[in-house]
Amino acid sequence: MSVASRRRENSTVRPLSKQRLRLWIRLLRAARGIEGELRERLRKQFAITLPQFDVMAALARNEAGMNMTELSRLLMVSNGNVTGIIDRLATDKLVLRQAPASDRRSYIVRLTPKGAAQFAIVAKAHEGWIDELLAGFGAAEAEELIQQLSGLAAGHRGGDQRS
Amino acid sequence: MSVASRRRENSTVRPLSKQRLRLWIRLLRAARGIEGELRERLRKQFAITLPQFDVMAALARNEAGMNMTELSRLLMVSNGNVTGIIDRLATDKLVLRQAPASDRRSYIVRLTPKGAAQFAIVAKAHEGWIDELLAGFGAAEAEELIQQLSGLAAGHRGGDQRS
DNA sequence: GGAAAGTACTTTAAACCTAAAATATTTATG
DNA sequence: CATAAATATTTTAGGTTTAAAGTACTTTCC
Repeated sequence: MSVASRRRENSTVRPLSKQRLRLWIRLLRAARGIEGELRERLRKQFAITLPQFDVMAALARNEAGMNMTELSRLLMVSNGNVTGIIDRLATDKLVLRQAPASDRRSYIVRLTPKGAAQFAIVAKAHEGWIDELLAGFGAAEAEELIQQLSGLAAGHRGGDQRS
Repeated sequence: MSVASRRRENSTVRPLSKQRLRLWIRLLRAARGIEGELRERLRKQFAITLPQFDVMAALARNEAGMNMTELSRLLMVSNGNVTGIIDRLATDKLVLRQAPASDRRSYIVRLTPKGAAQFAIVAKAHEGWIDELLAGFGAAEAEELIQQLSGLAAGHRGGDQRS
């Protein structure tokens, strides 16, 4: 069987791998565009960085607090990275470190009341921005896409790089 | 009319804005996961960073070369950022800077023959990785998603921050 | 021609980010 | 108990990233 006729068997003129490559470029550009827009608005309107907002959002959702490893895994950033972000938030009294009695290697990071109050305000604006920036997606489209994205390369990012 | 019955009229129990927020989180996590995976493979198998690969990919596609502003806009990264990436690629003799006669403010960046040859090898592997990481998307799904993502917040990122 | 505005790029400072090595602590195992 | 392995975090070094300021050059407009 010739290459040409084998090609003709499936209906894709463009190879699927090229199509997926295009999709990846678009996905990356979309994420970067939205991230950049959010970053700029957070900075100008609330004088906060995007990574700091991300950490506060994670902590707001987990009122009991989180340790550093949980944070790095959830946010898909490297372990050592979280240290600096928490340092800066702690300097601004937006988060605090609590030592649990059981394990002296780790500690729990929580939002302070000041941090929680400030986050509530920023989060409201943030949700509105996302609503605006993703206005092209209706409820059904959004749900479908969420499902597709969930089963992607389940990120083995974050956490310790050693294994 | 009660709130409950109004709720029942459209089919979304969850407000659309919350749905879009969830979509954004998923989109970001997917992009970060794939990016992290690519970064790691590029580093381990080809000793190159992801941003350097991105720049080389842009240059490989534009054989006539690109100037710094075009690069920063295409890659959606800030203007000053590209300088350092090009510096390192130039140190490794993978790209070269060419001064056009017309405008002495700018210059054209091109792949060197060495850079083009090296990129061809890496790009082949890269396409395979994307094919693997986006295996969940078939041809129709990919095409549909590309269309949806195209009409998003058309990134006004990159380029000069002044206006 | 010459000032003013715009454009292209670099530099700087601060934050971010990763990977790897280091430190401290806890758990598992003989 | 003692040692080894695992876990949680920090530190370090190097690259990335942004925003803003700075330099150099070009265009516009009088």
